[in-house]
Amino acid sequence: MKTPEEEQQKVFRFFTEVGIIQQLMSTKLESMLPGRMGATQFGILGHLARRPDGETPLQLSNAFQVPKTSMTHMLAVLEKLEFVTIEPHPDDGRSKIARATRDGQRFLQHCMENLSQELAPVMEELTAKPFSAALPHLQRIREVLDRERD
Amino acid sequence: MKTPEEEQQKVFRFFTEVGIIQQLMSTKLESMLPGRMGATQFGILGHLARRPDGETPLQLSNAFQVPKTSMTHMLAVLEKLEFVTIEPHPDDGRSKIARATRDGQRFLQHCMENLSQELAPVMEELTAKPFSAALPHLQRIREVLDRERD
DNA sequence: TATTATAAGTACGAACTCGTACTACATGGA
DNA sequence: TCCATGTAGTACGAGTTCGTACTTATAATA
Repeated sequence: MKTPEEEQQKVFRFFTEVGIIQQLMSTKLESMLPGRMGATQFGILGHLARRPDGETPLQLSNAFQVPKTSMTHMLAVLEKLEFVTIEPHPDDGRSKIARATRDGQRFLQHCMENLSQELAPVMEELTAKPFSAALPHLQRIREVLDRERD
Repeated sequence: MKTPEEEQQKVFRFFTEVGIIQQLMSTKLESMLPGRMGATQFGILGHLARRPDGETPLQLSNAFQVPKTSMTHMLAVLEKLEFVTIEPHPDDGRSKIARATRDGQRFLQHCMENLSQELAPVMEELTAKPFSAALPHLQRIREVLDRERD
């Protein structure tokens, strides 16, 4: 059994490691993205690609926990790249709907493949094991953090 | 045994979860930080607090994987808040040394306590277990990613 | 129905990020 | 010693993030 201090320490180290991994991965990802497209934009595209009916900007800003005013800008960039379309919402005159275009999906696919290539040496060394082992814990932690936010 | 596709999928899901957790935590952290001080600045302060001899801006930008030009700005902000001092390097006229001030350390301590308070309900539900369980895998993954970067 | 309150999205501005290009210093060789 | 080359940090500018305040549309209440 551990003392509360040791447990506290582990939790902080956990968040530190999460932060570093995220930083390393998004740097790697962004280095293969066009212009100044960031990891979050890429995430948005992936999110939309899995939802043929699209989502409203507000749903997206909730899903990615960014201010809606940031989402406006990100979607405008993705629209200019022709990776998403933005149309008025049929049932609500205030709202809009963003959808991934065919181009966007192709681009996403292409990036995923590149990323796999980039990660090949890492995967060879690690195998998928530590990822599989950590994943359920991460999902559990994320669920609770997500639910617990005000 | 799994197919390569399933493993691939798990790895991507892993990175997705890491990204979301990081986003949730830094949003929570930043909401209790003054002005526009971000999670990375907070990380820098913590890093310096553990190193009484301080570090150079370049060491910091390597440690946090941000461009050195960004580090210049972040340190300037921390200096204006009087959380760090920036002095010329004694052995190298081109370089500088950043150190955490007493104020900075107090502030850090204060934030850590607040954060623990904020996380109390989460910890009660989860206990430290999933964090402990995931930590060694995260460390291993981080080490390899870190080593493998060009 | 008229009125008020609430919600979705955006214009705007201030602060931040980061790539390029520069300055000042250091270092290794001739 | 002098010079070529490399390195630490920064000025600058383009593009991004996000808080505030606004516009327009919906929902709730009288």
